[in-house]
Amino acid sequence: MQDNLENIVNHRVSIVAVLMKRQIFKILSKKELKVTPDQWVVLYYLWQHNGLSIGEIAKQSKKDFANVTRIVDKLIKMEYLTKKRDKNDSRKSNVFLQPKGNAIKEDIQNCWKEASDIALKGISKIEQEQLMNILTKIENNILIDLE
Amino acid sequence: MQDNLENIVNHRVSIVAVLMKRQIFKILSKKELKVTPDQWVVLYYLWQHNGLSIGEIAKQSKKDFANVTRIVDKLIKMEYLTKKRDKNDSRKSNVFLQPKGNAIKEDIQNCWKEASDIALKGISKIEQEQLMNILTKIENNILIDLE
DNA sequence: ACATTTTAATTGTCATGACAAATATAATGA
DNA sequence: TCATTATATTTGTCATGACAATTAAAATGT
Repeated sequence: MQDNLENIVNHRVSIVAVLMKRQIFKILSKKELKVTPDQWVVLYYLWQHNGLSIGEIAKQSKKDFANVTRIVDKLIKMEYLTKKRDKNDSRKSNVFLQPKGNAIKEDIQNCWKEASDIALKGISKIEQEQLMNILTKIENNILIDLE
Repeated sequence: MQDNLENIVNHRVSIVAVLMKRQIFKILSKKELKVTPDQWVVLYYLWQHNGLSIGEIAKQSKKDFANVTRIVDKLIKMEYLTKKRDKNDSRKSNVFLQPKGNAIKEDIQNCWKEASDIALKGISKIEQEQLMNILTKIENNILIDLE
């Protein structure tokens, strides 16, 4: 049982995550969007709250500081974002959306929707809620252990 | 609803996958095991069936051919594996476990168990089964779409 | 038998994750 | 105030994923 990889949650979750990512790349290339899923995530938190610092984006997105720095820098180079030192605490960098960053919001949300529709085909609302609830529990378990 | 990232399955699954990976790295460093989770996965399929080809490992593990090549090469350099050209079809490379590759099996399975126990704390057997069933459905949905 | 197509593996490139080390600034304590 | 500590960001390195291009060998069609 336990020595069958297929029955180990961690492995199954990471397989599904990889497949989902692959699937999103497929949708991306079809739509000729030049923004990667991880870049979307950073954009998303800025759509929710423009001007977040690198650290705040990292914490909310559960990404590594270093990686957020690099993703943001790439998005700046692509002219989706800008970055300004915080006036009150010049260690911080606050990140702001550029017009281009706002303009693709809808396209990206459509991608998310398209990907979800495929993944969730034939899965009832009840099952979807079960899935989300269990994932939340797992997420919290790990966050507690990691802190 | 749908524009809240927290409610999008793809995103939630990938967050949980990242957290699980981070957690496994934590266990790894604690135990001073020098083998990464993705290297484990390759080892696993060889424990199940020694002598698989690169392509067979890729298919079973859902990894990219190119990436399996590199993971295997690294494990060869670390003396966990060896690789031999197939006699009947010399395009193929068959991969074989070395003693070192067999020796760490138990250590790695203990890591998997430890990680799962933390992730699944307080989650009932029934919920675990629900999770696995739903993940399987999602996996199949995506596999059908990708092929 | 030979040209074409398919398959298996490899190599290169870019994006990202984990992690360590470095840097700059702020906060704190003697 | 000055030294120490903490915080925010950045940079470097390695492992991996996605994807494209390449190479080598097999299979196929005529």
